[in-house]
Amino acid sequence: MTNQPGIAVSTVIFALREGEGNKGLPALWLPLVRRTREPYLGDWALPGGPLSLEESLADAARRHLASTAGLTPRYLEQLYAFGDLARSGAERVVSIVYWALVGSAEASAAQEGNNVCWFSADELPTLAFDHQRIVDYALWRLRNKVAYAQIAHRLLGETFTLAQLRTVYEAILQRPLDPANFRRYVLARKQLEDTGAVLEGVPNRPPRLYRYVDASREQQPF
Amino acid sequence: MTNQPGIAVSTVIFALREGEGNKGLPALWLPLVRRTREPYLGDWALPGGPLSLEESLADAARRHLASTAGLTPRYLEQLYAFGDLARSGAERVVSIVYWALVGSAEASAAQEGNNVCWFSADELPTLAFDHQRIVDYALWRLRNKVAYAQIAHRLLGETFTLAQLRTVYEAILQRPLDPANFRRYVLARKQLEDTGAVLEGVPNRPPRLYRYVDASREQQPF
DNA sequence: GCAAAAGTGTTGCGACTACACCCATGA
DNA sequence: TCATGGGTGTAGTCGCAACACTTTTGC
Repeated sequence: MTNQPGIAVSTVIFALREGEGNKGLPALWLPLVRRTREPYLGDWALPGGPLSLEESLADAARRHLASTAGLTPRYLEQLYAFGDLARSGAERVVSIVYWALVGSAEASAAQEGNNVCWFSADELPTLAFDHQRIVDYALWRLRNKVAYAQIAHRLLGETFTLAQLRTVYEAILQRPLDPANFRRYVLARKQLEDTGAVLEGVPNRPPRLYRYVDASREQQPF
Repeated sequence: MTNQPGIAVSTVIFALREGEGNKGLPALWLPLVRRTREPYLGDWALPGGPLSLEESLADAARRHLASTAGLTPRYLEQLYAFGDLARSGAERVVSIVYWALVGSAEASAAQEGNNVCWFSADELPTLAFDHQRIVDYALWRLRNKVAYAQIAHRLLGETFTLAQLRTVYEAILQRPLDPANFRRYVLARKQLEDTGAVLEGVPNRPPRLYRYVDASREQQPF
């Protein structure tokens, strides 16, 4: 191992911000950090940093989430390893990128400042390196995965109404969903449990609160 | 980048071998390399090696395919980056693993010997490192992807009959498929073109030969 | 003609879509 | 009682599975 590329771990972190999307829907937001050195000095980049010898890849991702934005992910999955020759300026770096979902309570409590700033996922500033391409891919994966896996609830809290869950789907998929059919769709997946409680303080019929239960195995062996 | 893990690129290479599976079906085979140094000296491992500074990840995978087994992949896709602490013995190595499909003509012409040997995918010897887990994951991905993407034909030649393509599916999915329904299924995908030619020298009605055409975009942006 | 595989027709079921409709609550 | 979203019913469409059936070849 005489002369090898460096290894970095970065993460695309998705959270939901209320009422910022089309027609008052929630929208996807993500935190970026401002670069404090060359190359791309002053540009915005994905949170991340070099992989140290004594931590696993996922641990490195989690550590950077906590240290830069004070976040703990509700969902974390490896996205891709980016290793093109020209992607990182003069020195060669292979970036192993993760993507994460954080809950709504935690996202709204997250610190800004400290060179960290949140942006709407479809109105990003100019990004450093190939990070725009990476975000595009992460968005593509998120939209794909939401269509077949039960992960959207991880952008909410512990309990949620079906209407809240539906607006998450609508924000991610960027199209309206029929409330009646959506209800049947998610309930048929057998991953939601009726808590018995209802949401109070709404000006109409109070909706039931549901909780996610992972009865079945995860799809991937990791 | 003072003290960082090393980077290796390895590949799980799948090919089809005729008449080796259940009931004379083809079966999935893959080439392994015998280790010539510690750790795991003498055990079988996935083809691969360290990533050098002047090649991209996919190029490194392709180079190892060519140099160890003399193969050119018909399909190559990144599988996963494995980076657990204890996976590589004393020194820390992150392996970026690809998986590949090679055509039948090329697979049967591939060199054995030279510390390279082909094995049936479900009767592997004891593998070095975490390579058994990697192969399991690659098999899982292959079986999943065959169910929704048109890639099985890449284990055959340029042209093929629908019956040949069906046996590929059957070998991968390990269950019989209805010939009538399979025909309609793949033709409905609009990715096969009738060459006009038929396969001669069979003891019954000669089947048409088809060719793959990629009318639509790839799913992933890479 | 017969065997065997290629290829076509037909039916039924299950999942999703569209949309009509009823229910429960606050104001 | 009305407006509003929660929640249920129902009919049509589409894709696929099952399987009967016809076609085309070698022997």
